[in-house]
Amino acid sequence: MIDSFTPKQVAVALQVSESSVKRWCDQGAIRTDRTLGGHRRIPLPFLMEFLEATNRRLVDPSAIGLDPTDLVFGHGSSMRQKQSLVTEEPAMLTQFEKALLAGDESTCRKIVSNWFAMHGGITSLADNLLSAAFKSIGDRWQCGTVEIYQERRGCEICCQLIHELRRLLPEPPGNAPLAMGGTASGDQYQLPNQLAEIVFRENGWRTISLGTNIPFASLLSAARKHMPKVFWLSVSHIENIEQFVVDYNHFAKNLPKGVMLVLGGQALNEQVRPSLSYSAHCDSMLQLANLARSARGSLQPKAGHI
Amino acid sequence: MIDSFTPKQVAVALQVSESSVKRWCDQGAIRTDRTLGGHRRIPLPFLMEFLEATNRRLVDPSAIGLDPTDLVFGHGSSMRQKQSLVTEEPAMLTQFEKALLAGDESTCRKIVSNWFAMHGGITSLADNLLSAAFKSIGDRWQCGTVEIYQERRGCEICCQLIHELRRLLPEPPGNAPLAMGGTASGDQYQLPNQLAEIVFRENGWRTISLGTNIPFASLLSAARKHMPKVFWLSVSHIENIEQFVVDYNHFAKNLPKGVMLVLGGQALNEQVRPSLSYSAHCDSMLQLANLARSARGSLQPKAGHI
DNA sequence: ATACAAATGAACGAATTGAACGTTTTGAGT
DNA sequence: ACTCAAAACGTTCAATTCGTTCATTTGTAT
Repeated sequence: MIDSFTPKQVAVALQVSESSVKRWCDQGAIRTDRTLGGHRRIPLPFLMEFLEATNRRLVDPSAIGLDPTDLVFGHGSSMRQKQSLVTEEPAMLTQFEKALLAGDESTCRKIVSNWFAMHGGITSLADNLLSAAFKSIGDRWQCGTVEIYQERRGCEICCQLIHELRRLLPEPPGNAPLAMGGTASGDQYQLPNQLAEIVFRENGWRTISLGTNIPFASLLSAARKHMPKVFWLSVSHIENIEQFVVDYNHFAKNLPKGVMLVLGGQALNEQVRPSLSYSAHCDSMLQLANLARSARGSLQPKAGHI
Repeated sequence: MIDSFTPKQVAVALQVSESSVKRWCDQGAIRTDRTLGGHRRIPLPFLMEFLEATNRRLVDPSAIGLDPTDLVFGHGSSMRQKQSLVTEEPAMLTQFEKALLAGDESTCRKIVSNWFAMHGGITSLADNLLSAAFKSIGDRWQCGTVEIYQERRGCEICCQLIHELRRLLPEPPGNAPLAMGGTASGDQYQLPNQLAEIVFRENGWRTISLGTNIPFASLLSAARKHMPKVFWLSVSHIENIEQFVVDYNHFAKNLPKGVMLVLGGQALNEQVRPSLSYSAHCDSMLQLANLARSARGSLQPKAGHI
């Protein structure tokens, strides 16, 4: 996959004029590299940064090599006809779920990068594609029409893809606010935790993901050591509710002042939540993204000077 | 390791045309040596000089055998400090362990890509860097000088890096032999399983990683469905030995004929192994790589026609 | 509606880039 | 040492991009 693009390519992908792209580059709205001869080159991470900052979408992802073609029919023979790209969300979701269950990594990759490009961000990807797909797969599993290994293999694929996306995001600057988080003992679900991390990253935070299945004592220790501005806790599974509530509240109470505690996850239903004390709760990655944006702004009094 | 490159190699690594590289050489932008016959040779130091001067990075480091250190500078971060990386193995291991414990992802990335470049493969990386580091960290954890979250955060970082490496490997052709594997119920250790997968990939296999913590029944179901040539089982932790032995042997017995069962992992000590029936056991990724090579050759009777 | 400011998109000569091509050098095998 | 295919040489040339200017569209306050 190509790593950087010319203004013209970007212009086609965004469906704006080349002049505008060049101007945006020169204004600094799009960070830009230059060739030795002075030609502009726009690396993908910078483009993503711009998309996110301006809430834009790639109208034509194929212009920059994100190829949505033949998602329907796999690596076929010499198929001439480009099957009309499936770009409606429900159809993509169905295809994605199918590819996940089949273990078809490359198709999953295409759909994910396509979705990512079209919506310009990870938040929508997480809420509307990944979560939706696994929710549906989970339902099917309970019906017995899906094997455990299929669900798990799908997680593996998503884990890989998320790590690829994460690598595409620009490195956060050293003075960015710090978010830290993970899952507690007994919770092995990686995906939601990974997603939480890159949502923060996408919104300009430095992040430390502590991983899954970590005792509250060690979570606390990490928080005290690094003093993050936000601590996220992803809760997808609770083994022993009473124990969890006790341990959690002890953790929350001993968290240093100034650390904002954010909760999220399926397992936090109406029964559990009232027993917990926290700064914020998120039902979706969209909420988390909004929180990340506002917390970043409000808690950073150091107003930039340009 | 080679220390100077042709314009073509550099062109691929930078993802520009060969013409441009040649022109830059002639303009003096890249200092260049010449062979007696007049061919350009670009020593690594000169290339690095150029990258520094123009704030570039290698888009495809593998084109020049993956590259050492600070070429991997993120996008535009104006970090100038060159922290000279050591190149002797023991020192690198120490640095890596330190970086892992500190949660310093970018330093870990540098060391990993450096090691990968120097040894030209994942096998040595897995056995001599990653395994060694986590073994040492494990020891320190038992001594109480390392926190759980540090170890877990290190795993997260390695997981990310392995996925990045995996993405660098070429897609296996559709007719490549298939290897499949995972870990059984109760075993949550991802790293060894991931490493097993990319060792197969590196040696030209198609792979399906089923993930961790999967019941034997589902493993069996997956094997029957896809009929891999090799099934690997990574065993880093066993909760109940007797139960494991029973379930495992039932699994091994019912595995389709022609599927080679390969075992590996810390938890398979002298006590457990005699009770298990298997095709092969590997103490290291090197052994697994050798097995992958020989099994690939022997089981593919389709002799090339050249 | 009108006027004015700001942003967008088109046009143009000058400059850069990347592909093509015939010739020469390199490196591996005999 | 000799042979030969693969790769690199230097050069040319079409296509693309640069920076600039100017007409047009969009947004907003009078």
